[in-house]
Amino acid sequence: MSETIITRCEAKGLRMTEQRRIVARVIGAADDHPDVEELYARAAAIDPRISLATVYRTVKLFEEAGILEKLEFGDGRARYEDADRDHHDHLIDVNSGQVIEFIDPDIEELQERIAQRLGYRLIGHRLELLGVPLKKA
Amino acid sequence: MSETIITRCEAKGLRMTEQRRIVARVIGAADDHPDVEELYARAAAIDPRISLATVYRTVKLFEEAGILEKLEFGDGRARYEDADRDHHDHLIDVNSGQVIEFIDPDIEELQERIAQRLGYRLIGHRLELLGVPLKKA
DNA sequence: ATATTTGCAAAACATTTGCTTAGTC
DNA sequence: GACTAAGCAAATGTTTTGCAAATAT
Repeated sequence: MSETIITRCEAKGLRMTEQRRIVARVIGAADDHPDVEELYARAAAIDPRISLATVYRTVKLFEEAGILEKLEFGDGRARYEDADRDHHDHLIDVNSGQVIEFIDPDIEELQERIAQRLGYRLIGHRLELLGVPLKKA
Repeated sequence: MSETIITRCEAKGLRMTEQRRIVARVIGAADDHPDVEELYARAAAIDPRISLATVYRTVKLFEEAGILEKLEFGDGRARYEDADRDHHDHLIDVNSGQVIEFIDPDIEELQERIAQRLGYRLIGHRLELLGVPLKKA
């Protein structure tokens, strides 16, 4: 549970460079959904010896290792979050790009049921929000 | 129900050029989920007097008019479908990009409920499928 | 020591845009 | 005939890549 991203990288035998450690730390510390450019900004603030290309390479590597999950919200920029967090879903304001997380027990059941009916395995879930400003009605 | 895309464009007062008519026809005839480049290919096969830029401008125009719905499957290419079709959801193979459509009455109820709980209005819905080849288990 | 990773700049990709010409109402 | 749309090519924004220099094991 309190296994850090870095720990899991090492467990998978990934060669851990200073840059990768920083990217791992930044993502682990984030409680929002920064895109890659933003990850780069936060990483460069810690240590300027890092390039945008490396951040891209690193998140892709971590994703392929199953350590991060790639989120595509349809705004043209990918976001990444720790794949090991408790399961949750995302609600997105398709205009502002704002994201809120939520959990609903019925979604889990629904996923199971639909997957079974169609004969597929489901991962991930996304609900889109139109137009309305992101504050409770 | 059998109102064509072209009819709805005219009803909205859109200036209908030959290019727009062709794009409308191509989308109306598609029973898959072609991306914009593919729409362009199909349109150009009917009449080569059309450019990719125009297809982009046209689908954006139609979307803003509420005639088409933009689908973003996270593969970096947008797809468009007739917004007036019966409601349905999409199941995507996140590796191959293959899309299948399905309907589940409980999703409708779930959307309502979650939206109400969170105080938002929901539109659209997406379930992602991992890795598994797209044939029934 | 040697294989991998980095940084940089250039390439690649989907999409948008400026401007001139052509077409619609 | 006035105003909007199309075509082309160049610009844009995000992500990827080639290659020489740096770094990890």
